[in-house]
Amino acid sequence: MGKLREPLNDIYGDNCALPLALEAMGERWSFMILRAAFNGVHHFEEFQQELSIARNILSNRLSRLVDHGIMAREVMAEDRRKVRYELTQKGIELLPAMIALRQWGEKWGAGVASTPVLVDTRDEQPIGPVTMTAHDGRTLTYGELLWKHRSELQPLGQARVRMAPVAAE
Amino acid sequence: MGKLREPLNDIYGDNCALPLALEAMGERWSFMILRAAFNGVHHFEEFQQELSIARNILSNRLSRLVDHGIMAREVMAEDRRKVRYELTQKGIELLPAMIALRQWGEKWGAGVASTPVLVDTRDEQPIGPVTMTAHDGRTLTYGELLWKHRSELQPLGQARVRMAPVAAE
DNA sequence: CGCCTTTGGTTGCAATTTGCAACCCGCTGT
DNA sequence: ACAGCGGGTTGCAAATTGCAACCAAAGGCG
Repeated sequence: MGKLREPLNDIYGDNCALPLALEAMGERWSFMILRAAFNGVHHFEEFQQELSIARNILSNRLSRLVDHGIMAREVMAEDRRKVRYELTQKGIELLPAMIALRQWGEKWGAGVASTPVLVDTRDEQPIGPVTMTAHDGRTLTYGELLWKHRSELQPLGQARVRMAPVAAE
Repeated sequence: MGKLREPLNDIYGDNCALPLALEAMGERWSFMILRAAFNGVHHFEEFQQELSIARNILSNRLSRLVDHGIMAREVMAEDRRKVRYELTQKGIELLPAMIALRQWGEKWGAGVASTPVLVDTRDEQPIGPVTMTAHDGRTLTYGELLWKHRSELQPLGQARVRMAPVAAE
């Protein structure tokens, strides 16, 4: 493979984790494959039909996702022709990013109603927006945020605030 | 331009907003440009130096972002050589998606510490993880979620729950 | 066992995109 | 008038994408 398209994390490496994430997911199809996977798609032909993606590209992308540890590839025992692609924990944790993107698309695209919908098991109501939270769990709006250089961070004041159960998995 | 790379939303259109979002942001550089913009970068040369991106590509990407209403392009009055690129509200609202991606990269990349850091103006502490919330504002974990087809949604029960101040802007 | 089918890929090739470098052009400052 | 800056465009080579055809290891079956 090439050196023309130099990996983003080679360029920006230690400065920011975004390029690193993009190296794995920053392609047109990666999120679509992820979405299909979340929707219960597990096999090559299923992905191919769901997404109308070229077979060689699909092959390439699945390999890449596997290489990045986002999906796991397993040859099935009972029928060794079949290969099962499954999201790993690392892949599952891309859900907030994917949903955030989807919600943004819903809000700003001309009234697209995505299906299927993610609902709360408690009451089967659709979930709310993906939000940014403070270290104590409060939901933060853009206006309450500030960029700080890593060097000028406040040391965490003595346990004035207790860490909220800030779930992620 | 071509018909080889058919727009994702042409294919999946009304089914899901994700392809629509990806049509605008699903390229290697888009999120990097967005990141720079959030970091206060406004001018062509600044982007170019920050990102080490080829000038023609940068030009193309900025145009695309402007076309999609994510950034606004304004020729500056006091020096008509200069052009100022600014995030629109639509662009600003990509922040949760970008942060989610970055946090994912931080968690799963080999200990990359992103700079600058987004902090809560209240106490200048770094923000917590981007989370999915229920319609009532509760933070949801992956295990509390379920995919439902749009047709089998529960009608919202009589005001048993009050809508939480589910901030977004 | 031979032969067909399914599954998950490769391969060959043309069209498109990316990236580097050089060039361009309308301001501004002097 | 003229050098230099800001923000691009252009030409070309290398890489990626996509279509369509081909391939091959299992399984099914008469």
